[in-house]
Amino acid sequence: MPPPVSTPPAAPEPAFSPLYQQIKALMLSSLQRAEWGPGEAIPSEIELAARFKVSQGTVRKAIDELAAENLLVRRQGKGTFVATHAEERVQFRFLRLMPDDGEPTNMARHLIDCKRQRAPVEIARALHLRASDPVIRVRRVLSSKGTPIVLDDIWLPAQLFKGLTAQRLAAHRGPMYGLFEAEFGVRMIRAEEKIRALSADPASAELLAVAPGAPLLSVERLSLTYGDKPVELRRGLYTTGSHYYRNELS
Amino acid sequence: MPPPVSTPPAAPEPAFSPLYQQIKALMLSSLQRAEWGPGEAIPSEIELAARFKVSQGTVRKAIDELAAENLLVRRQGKGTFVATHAEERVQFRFLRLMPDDGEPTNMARHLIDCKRQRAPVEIARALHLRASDPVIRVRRVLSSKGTPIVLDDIWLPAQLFKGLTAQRLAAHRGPMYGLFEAEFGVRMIRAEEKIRALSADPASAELLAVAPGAPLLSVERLSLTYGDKPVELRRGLYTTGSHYYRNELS
DNA sequence: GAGTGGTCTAGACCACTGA
DNA sequence: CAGTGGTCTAGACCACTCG
Repeated sequence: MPPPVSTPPAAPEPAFSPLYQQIKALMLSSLQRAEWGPGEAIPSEIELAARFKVSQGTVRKAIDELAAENLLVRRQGKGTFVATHAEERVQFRFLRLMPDDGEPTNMARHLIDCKRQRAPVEIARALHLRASDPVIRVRRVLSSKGTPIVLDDIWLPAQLFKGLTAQRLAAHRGPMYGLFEAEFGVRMIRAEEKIRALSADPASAELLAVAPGAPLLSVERLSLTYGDKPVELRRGLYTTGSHYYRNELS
Repeated sequence: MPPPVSTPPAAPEPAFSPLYQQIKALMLSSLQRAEWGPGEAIPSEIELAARFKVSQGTVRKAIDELAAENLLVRRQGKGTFVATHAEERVQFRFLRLMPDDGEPTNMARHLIDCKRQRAPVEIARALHLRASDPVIRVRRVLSSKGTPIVLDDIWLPAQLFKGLTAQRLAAHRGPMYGLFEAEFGVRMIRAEEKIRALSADPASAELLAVAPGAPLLSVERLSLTYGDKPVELRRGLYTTGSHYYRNELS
């Protein structure tokens, strides 16, 4: 009965916001503040309804949207959980490279180097850093059945990833985003990719064991966390002789 | 041997289906049977609730899912409408090629040819046709500011597209899927794409005005209609010197 | 103002999980 | 069994569109 939250009346355009959107925003901030950590269960719908002084249906709609955005995962009979990158299910959303035949297989990782340096201008701009802010650059090769398939060139704001070293990377099992989330509290929410075809430069060709000039898929990924803050720029070169990048349009 | 009579074969569970899912299935069949045509308004929620003898909330949930799948479009105050490809909004979902700078621009179309022929085996298999079933093959070039960017090679089941000719294609304004929908009652629902990098063969290179061997993006798209029935196989070759294929991961 | 979709509530009941 | 999410209902009211 009591409409709990109101909007400032002075604005000419009050920008009506439904209650469930306000609840969603509150829950989002709980996620961002890590009040609920990755993999943990959040309070039950009834409990949240009581906390926010709204009906269960209203928090339900807020949770529905957060689940649709892959920030939460509902499990009937068990509860609602904060999504985590340390899960089989989640990795597939970001693993777009598929072998021509057969199931996607975990690829062997080979670290080339991991260095701290100053951000080149284009990198700095993409990551919303000041020019020459410190960044960590990671390069690696992914191989399938002994054949190199992917050459990754990864740029991370050093300030967010203090203490990231080659050892930490090499020692870690599981997806890289899982490491980011568990060790640095940086959770990747969504990403934008720009895909091009280009010819292999000599250095990349050698690392990928292809002829110089061979066609490669260039996948430039900008990963974003809460509030659309960029946290990673990754440029992958894929050989597409025996693999393809899959996409679904709907 | 005739199969055993009247015994449900080892179904593990009766597969509980919520009411709103059943309503959704009924509405889906209304869409498939074109009881409601593209662009038209469907009956109001209250009317549908009465027709199906359920509450408004239940049909609402069914509509919600159909809208989430882009089959319906809700417009507050006006009604709920059958999605159509003859809309600005919809085209952008399938237009993944973006210029490096500036907004996406409508590209000029140049038809190369449109021929009826027998389906090669790989095409037939992808389209779920019998080998050597008749297909219509369309080839065209898309240009931006006078520069060829895309070379499309499109295969359509002739049975579904009776009467499709070069003239019809050339005369048509707007998106090709709009033509399919309006003239042939074939509505594309979703599509799967396989993306690779390859070197331009001499013929394609000439049509795209690039050097033979230049790297090109190969985008193989299988378009599906209701019931995941394949209705189009399209192989596009994109030059990515001034454009890129954009993708969003979430 | 009438008609549409959108929000919110309160309550009942169902399906699933795990102790 | 208790506790969770999932479904369904009926009704009230709000926001938007258009004549």
